[in-house]
Amino acid sequence: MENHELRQPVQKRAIEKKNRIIECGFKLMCEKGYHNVDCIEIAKVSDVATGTIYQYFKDKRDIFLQGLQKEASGKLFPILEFKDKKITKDTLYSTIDKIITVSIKKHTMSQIAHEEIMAMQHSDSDVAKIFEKYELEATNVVVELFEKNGLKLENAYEKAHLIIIWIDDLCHEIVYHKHDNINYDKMKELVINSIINLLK
Amino acid sequence: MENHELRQPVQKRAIEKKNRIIECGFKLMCEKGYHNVDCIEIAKVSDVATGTIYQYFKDKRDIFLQGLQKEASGKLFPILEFKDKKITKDTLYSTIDKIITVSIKKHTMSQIAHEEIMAMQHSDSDVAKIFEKYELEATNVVVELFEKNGLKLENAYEKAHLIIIWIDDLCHEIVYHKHDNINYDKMKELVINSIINLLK
Amino acid sequence: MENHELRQPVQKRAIEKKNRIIECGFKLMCEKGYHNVDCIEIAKVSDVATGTIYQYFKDKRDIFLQGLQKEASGKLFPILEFKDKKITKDTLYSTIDKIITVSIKKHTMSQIAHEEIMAMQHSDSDVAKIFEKYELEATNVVVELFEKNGLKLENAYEKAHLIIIWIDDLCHEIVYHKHDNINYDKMKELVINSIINLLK
Amino acid sequence: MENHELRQPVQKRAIEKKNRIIECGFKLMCEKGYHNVDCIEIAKVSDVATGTIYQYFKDKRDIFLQGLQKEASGKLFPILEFKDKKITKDTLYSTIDKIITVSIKKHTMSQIAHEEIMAMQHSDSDVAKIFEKYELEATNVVVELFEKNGLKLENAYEKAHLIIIWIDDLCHEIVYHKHDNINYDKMKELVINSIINLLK
DNA sequence: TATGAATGAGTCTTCATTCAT
DNA sequence: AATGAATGAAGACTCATTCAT
Repeated sequence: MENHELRQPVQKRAIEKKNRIIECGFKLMCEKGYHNVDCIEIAKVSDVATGTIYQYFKDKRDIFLQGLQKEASGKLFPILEFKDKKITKDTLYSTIDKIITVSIKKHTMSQIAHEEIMAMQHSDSDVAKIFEKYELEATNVVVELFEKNGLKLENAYEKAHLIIIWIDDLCHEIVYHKHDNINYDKMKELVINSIINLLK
Repeated sequence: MENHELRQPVQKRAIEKKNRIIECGFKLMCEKGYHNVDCIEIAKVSDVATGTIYQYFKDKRDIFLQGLQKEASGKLFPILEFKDKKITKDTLYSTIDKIITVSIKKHTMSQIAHEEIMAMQHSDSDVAKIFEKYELEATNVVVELFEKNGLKLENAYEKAHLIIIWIDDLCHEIVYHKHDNINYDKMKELVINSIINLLK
Repeated sequence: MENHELRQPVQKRAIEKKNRIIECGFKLMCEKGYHNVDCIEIAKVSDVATGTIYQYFKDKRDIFLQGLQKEASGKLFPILEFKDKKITKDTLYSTIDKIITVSIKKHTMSQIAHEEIMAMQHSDSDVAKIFEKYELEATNVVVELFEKNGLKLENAYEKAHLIIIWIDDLCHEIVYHKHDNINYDKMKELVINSIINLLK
Repeated sequence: MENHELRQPVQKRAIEKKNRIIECGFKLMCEKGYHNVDCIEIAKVSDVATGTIYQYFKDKRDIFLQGLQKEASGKLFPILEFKDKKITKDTLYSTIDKIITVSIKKHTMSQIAHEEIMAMQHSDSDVAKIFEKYELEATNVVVELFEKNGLKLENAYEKAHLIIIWIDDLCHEIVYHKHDNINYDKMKELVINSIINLLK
């Protein structure tokens, strides 16, 4: 009944083990939905014993939370990678295009995660907090990105936020490709032009 | 053993009862998340016995599905209400503004529903099917809407789809209002102008 | 909460209704097993409302019990029909053959009933009592039958009982016909001859 | 969600536990009837948690099925034990007598089991399959038994089958001893003589 | 009398978490 | 530190029985 402290892994192998649990566990949860994955599966896929999970994590939710912290920035907000990119007017279209291409690559996983996370925000304020933190960070990065490149940006935060959302949604549409009557290349073109328009 | 067919309520009181289960059940599921509501709670809130639920619904999931069918189109795609609206160039901005206002109202009522449903698409193909059906319908309505009003629309479906998504996202942002450094009125203005731009 | 008395049907239509419930209910229980039939099915097949059942029967078990009383003698012990048959040495074989033929006809239903009843005896002493009563009666009938026909029968009750059992089992084998390597006509012949032997 | 495979116990204690569940569970089901035992009771009597049952068994029915496989052959067909017995004409009567004695002993332990199983055959084809398998095996053993001992057996399978059934029924009668007017020793004598007659 | 919708106690089954090894 | 068998509370669902109409 004693309240065991969570162990902080120090040995290299132990650290690897913890990371594997976060990676595999968070991936599974994002792919299948939090409630559709059980701890036995996480343990199996992570190649650890079920008991080991509870040495590093308080509970199942803790895996998700730590996964969110660790994996989310790269996967949920790939735009962060473009932090230090140089942009000119001539390269604007192609840069946005590139951002979209990278985002799509990350997206297959991230969109489900995204929705799962959105849904979880309401029952779990910790999830909400972490997600907002990254969202804010991404907005800031975009603002800085365009400032650094000398782009005049009235209402910079509003625009940055919209850009992030629009790219994210576009990726979602392209990745899921649900509607046969929609030309997704054309849609991408429309989005890029709308973004450029926003930046004028 | 006997595979009892689900009862189709005919009496007024029975119909009310079934509707109450859909309403209360779907509402609860949307508010708290599908997995955070159990059938006992649904029964209690709907003021019926647990057994009664299973007279009208195959299982818990069936309540969600029927709720989705019955409640969702209005809540998820309020744009459908504007089907027969007259628009001119002069009223374009204000019409879009009105659509956004209505959408926000609906969104406020069903924010979580929206995300819960989005999240469930991936683990439940029936949910996905229903959602896609409404999405398609909404796109068609928007296309018709602008056609009827003589707006020239190359790539009509792509644009209609983007408009729906952008409005939806905007509403989401406004309703959640998470970031203090963002002026959501300005953001709305930007979105409306982007939409108008798209229609040029 | 009042303990309603069971109604004794007096009107012709009501009597028919009660009989229909016994017949259909008992038949279903014997065919599918007591626990694999529910009251809604019994009501449906009997073409009455579920509530009606409880006007004439204390509970589900009561239907079975009354079915046993009413249907059992004919179906479980078809030999009773041969009570007043004339037999001579010359007609002995053919009479037994006839008994077997009739028994087989009744058997499709009765064997499952038989086993269900046997199984229920242990958890239900009323079932046991009724069954034993009929078993005894059948034995007595067989004893009388052979006595009346002047057949010398030392250990008459033992033999009568064996005859009943053997015929019953034979019917079961023939009706179920499970084993391809067994010639059931030959088996019947063997049984008849064994019975005749027993009577010598 | 995950379809966890059933665990195959390897540790001694786990094997004991699984066996205890089969033994206690099957015993209870046989004694009280399949439907009159619930998993909580099985768990309690087996001295395990309810969850443990589902580590080794797919469901409640699976306990019964495995019990049938493991426990039943000996109990339902004790004749199998006499596989390698030597018999001569002189020992024929006493051998059959011995078979009956052993069968009665086993029968006493498993009377209800027997009937429960018989009754379940009709609603459960897996039970039927297992039962038929043993029935066939028993028939083959009897055929071999008499062949090995040089007994001429026309219609060997039919006779073997009858012998098995007759012994089984006799045991049943003796164990239940329901009818006061029947001399069960005499009945046994009659059966043995009928069997010997069959073998002539 | 008859109806059949409604009831809710009773079951089976799952799965996050613990703990003896 | 690690294991994975064991736990049991919690949840979905069934069905004999009741009762308002």
